[in-house]
Amino acid sequence: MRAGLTTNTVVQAAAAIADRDGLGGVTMSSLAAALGVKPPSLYAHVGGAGDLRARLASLAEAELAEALAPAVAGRAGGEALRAAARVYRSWALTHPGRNAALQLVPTADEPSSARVTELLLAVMRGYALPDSEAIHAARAFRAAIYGFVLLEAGGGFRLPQRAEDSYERLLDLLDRGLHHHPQAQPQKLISSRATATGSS
Amino acid sequence: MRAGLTTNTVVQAAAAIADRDGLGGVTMSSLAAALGVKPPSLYAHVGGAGDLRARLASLAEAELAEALAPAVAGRAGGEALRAAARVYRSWALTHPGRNAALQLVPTADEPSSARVTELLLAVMRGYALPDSEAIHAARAFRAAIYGFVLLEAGGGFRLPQRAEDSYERLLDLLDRGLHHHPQAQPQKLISSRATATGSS
DNA sequence: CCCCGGCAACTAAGATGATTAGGCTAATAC
DNA sequence: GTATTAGCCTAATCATCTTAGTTGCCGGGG
Repeated sequence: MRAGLTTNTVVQAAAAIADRDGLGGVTMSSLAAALGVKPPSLYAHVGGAGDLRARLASLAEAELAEALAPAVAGRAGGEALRAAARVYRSWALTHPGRNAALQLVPTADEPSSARVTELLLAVMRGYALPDSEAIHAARAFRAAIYGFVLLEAGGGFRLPQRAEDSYERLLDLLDRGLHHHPQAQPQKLISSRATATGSS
Repeated sequence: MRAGLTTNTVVQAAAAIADRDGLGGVTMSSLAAALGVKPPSLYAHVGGAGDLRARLASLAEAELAEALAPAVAGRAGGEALRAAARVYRSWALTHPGRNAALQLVPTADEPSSARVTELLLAVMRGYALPDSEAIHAARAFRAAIYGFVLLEAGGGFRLPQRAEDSYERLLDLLDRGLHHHPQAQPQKLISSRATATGSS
């Protein structure tokens, strides 16, 4: 009985399990069962459990980039920052397993990772910072929304305040802080392209 | 041969392994070996692998609170914020396994978790925000430094810029954003005590 | 001083997961 | 139609977690 699997099919199925049962629920056994196949058959498509996790990380990063791109396109400054941040949170909460997979180390130099970095730098361009400061700012932005979503998804917020409200305050805070950056340049409309080739 | 183990000994040993080999390196086997004991003996002290991880999470949260308290004491505003943030990053980078364990769900209502929340709220007190805003701000602060350290420890920063510099910019950014908060009250020196009883 | 109860550690054994080796057969190439 | 590839299988090995039942050290009461 040919099940017609491919590497992509397998990794997609793993992502679905991760979103449903958590990253820990992804085992070669559970994955094989979900695909109607015995565990050893998976080794024809992925290198093993470790390779599977690395591919899951790559898939997650790629899907995140896909989700972020349209949010950033055509927006600038605080509008771009808020749109990107909201899209990220929404994606992460609807795909908790994929979001958790972002913490895994992808196999090699990940092109999607560079893409995400470029998108975040594009957001920072709206704040007219020097290039070097933009990189620090992009890291800060990524860290803040990443940490927030991890805490929220992990049940770290136990006071009654709604996480959604806190998130909007966080975005306001970041926006204010970036606007008041001491090195903000009044006009930098046509900034040179960022030369990022990896994660920020 | 009595090895003289206690629950604390066992969890401490697990934390040491986590810091050295990563959270994944903590298994009942490796832990037993490190303690000079056979795996089944551990069940006299911890309930099993799951219980061990929960206790590891509690230990990490408690040690984090221990580390933060002196940094916050006697400081206010940006000084308190920077001191707390630097202590956290330093602790996390020297104890990567314990830091990773913060993501695990502790057994029950964790008193240390409330303690950390209180310390973060104490930092926010220096910015003279209304109580409700202080909670949002504390969440933002925690999320930002937590996310940053996770990204840094996970190798998420691949551009040549030094992570340490980025961290200082993040702290500047947060400090500026909090100072310019629209609801900042000019004087609120003796604010009522926060009533947090759980994580922020 | 000696006995004894409890507890800490053991051995033995079963379950689940990862992985390798080797065989069988369905799809494809010519 | 045959040969070849490749997808899937069974069988078997190893590591880990866990439970059950056993042994023996250690401290307190006689």
